[in-house]
Amino acid sequence: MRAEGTGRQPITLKDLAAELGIHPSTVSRVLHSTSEIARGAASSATAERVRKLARERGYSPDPGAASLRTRRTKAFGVIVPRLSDLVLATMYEGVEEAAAEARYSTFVMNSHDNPEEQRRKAETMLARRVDGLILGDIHADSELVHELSARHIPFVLMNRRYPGFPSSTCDDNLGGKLVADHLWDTGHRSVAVIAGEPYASTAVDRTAGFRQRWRELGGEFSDADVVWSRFDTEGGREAAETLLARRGRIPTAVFAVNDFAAIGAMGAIRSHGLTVGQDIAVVGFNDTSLAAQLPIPLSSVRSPMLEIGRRAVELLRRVIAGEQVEPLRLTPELFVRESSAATAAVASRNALAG
Amino acid sequence: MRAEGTGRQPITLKDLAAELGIHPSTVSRVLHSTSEIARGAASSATAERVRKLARERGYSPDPGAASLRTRRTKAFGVIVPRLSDLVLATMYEGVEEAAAEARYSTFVMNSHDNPEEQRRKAETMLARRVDGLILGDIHADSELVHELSARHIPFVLMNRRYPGFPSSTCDDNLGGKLVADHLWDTGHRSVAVIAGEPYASTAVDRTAGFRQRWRELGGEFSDADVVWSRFDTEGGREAAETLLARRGRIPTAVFAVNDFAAIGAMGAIRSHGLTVGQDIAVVGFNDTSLAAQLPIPLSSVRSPMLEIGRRAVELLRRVIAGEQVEPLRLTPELFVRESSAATAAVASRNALAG
DNA sequence: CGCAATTACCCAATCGTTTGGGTGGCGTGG
DNA sequence: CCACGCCACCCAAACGATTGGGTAATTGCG
Repeated sequence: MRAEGTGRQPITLKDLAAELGIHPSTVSRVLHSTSEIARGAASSATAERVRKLARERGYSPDPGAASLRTRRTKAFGVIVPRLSDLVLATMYEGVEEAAAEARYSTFVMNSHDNPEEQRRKAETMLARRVDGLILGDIHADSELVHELSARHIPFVLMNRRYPGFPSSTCDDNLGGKLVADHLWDTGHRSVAVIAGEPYASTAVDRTAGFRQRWRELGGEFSDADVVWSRFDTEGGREAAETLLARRGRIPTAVFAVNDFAAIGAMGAIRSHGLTVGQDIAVVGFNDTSLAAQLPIPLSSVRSPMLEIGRRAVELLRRVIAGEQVEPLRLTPELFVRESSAATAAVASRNALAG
Repeated sequence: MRAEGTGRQPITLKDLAAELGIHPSTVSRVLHSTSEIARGAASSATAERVRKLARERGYSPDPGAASLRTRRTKAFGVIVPRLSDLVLATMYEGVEEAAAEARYSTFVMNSHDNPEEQRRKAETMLARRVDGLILGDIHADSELVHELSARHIPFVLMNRRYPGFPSSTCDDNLGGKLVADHLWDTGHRSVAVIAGEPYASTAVDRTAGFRQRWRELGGEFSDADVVWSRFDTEGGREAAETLLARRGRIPTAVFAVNDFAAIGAMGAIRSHGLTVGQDIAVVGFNDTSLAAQLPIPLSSVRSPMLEIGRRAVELLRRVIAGEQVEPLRLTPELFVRESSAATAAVASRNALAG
């Protein structure tokens, strides 16, 4: 494949040109162009010789040199709250795939959902002269989007949306509705939402969708039935503790807007001597690979995480091309499992017994 | 902070020089050098003027241009099996942190533990002219390490080790021993290991450490007590099913070399009507943030994942500097929780009753 | 056979930085 | 008063690829 062998330094265009006795620019045109520009640059015989030698020598162009000239780096910057969040990591896999297919490289950095760090990382990537940014950590009150926009820097949002800017997200509102339908259909009438961080559109939209549909169905749902929390397991546990401490009005079902929060909630429920799926139904969101495999399999709304990442790349490419692009919301799907399969009739009876 | 304001194109050295009426090279020396070389390049008054203007204009050097000249990109390539593996994602966070502190950028790619893809991604990063590679996905029979070595490409291994090459890992062997001690002390005499993928040194070392200590303690342990598996939840479940299907010799304790495999095993155990921690003890590895928060909190060996990532960067920098570096093994620590806290006396009684 | 068009190239400038090697002018010691 | 040595700069050549603009030589057409 690569036959450099002894080569210390990478091969350059000039090396190839010298060996073939032709001018570097000719080599460049042959190698660089999509057979359109190549025609006219060299005879097909020469073109073949060039390509052959390039292959033999394992030539690969120096991207730094090329981007110096072309003013494009063929690289994107990606910023996420943290890659150790399975959801974002999976989206990033989609980003990487799609970017690679389009011959783009990606830098990724963690902002820890901290606006200042977010801005710092963005500047770092811009200092690297990336051609565009994919932001997976935008807050509802973000100033950064406006700044970047004012500076004409191409970017798209991923996972979380911000009105007026291009984004690739799940239809979180719909996701919340799916859960409301499901819990209503299984007979629940007293429910609560573990809502995640209020600065994330994912959390807000999922909660809003749920609330909206629940009320459409005739259910009661007040602000007191929403507990904001962190997105991780511990956050879910704490939120569930809050719910379980409510005198007299312990819900028969809990919707956590994130699988990890749901797992934490399951832990809290068990600590109180109650059984998930029997005494209290739990539904999560994202359907991460864990959900189906848990000791008590978790019902969850599957969001197309990989696809969200892939589409973010596509959108960004279109933004860079100067197109006007609309926000994209991909359709989620609910998977019902043991954690919420029983009907509420059973659930409430057991809750009384417990 | 950045005061470009209207600036369309980034500011260049030449821009600054023109505005100050001095030569670009002088600007470069002032900005670039660590006050050592700066001395002699310009008067301290000029130096101050330069720095001030650079700050005002929000100058940031073009890394492509700089690396074209210096032959260094100040970038590392990182290859991991998949970032959606929490363990590798966390290590990567450490890498990012440490790299940023040393003013390095990082590219990260997923190889899906596929040797061909691994090689492809490595070539992609080398085409990007990274200064070095951090490989988190090396197999026990890797040819890539030898190739890279022969090509004099600076690299270090992370998470998994390979004898004879620099690596930053957990002392997995010791981790296995800790688990053996713990299970032996709590009275278990019939144990099994869910061992992970045989091509990963992590899996092999943890299993070997366990086996070795178990036998030192006088325990019985044969090859039949080891089940190789994938590292994910589903793999753990399948492996546990295998163990639970063994006629007559169901173990009283299971050591899964990975938390996710452990979670899968917990699921399988529950499916068989047994209770984790009562009927069968389970211990995981890595102590991911999930472990302590699970409905039945999981005992786990904590590996310093963040630190492993940070140290990988440090090692790589030393390799690049031409130092001879030794493999590094960081010390793990066992955290005992409900999943394995009960003594085996209770466990085996219950198992009989069940 | 003459002229134009085409083919198959070459030339040189350019992108932004870095860096080895000058070079005037001033201060100082002998 | 002269020589020497700083000081504080400037100059120019890289690094590797791209690209607008040539230009000889060949071919085509009438």
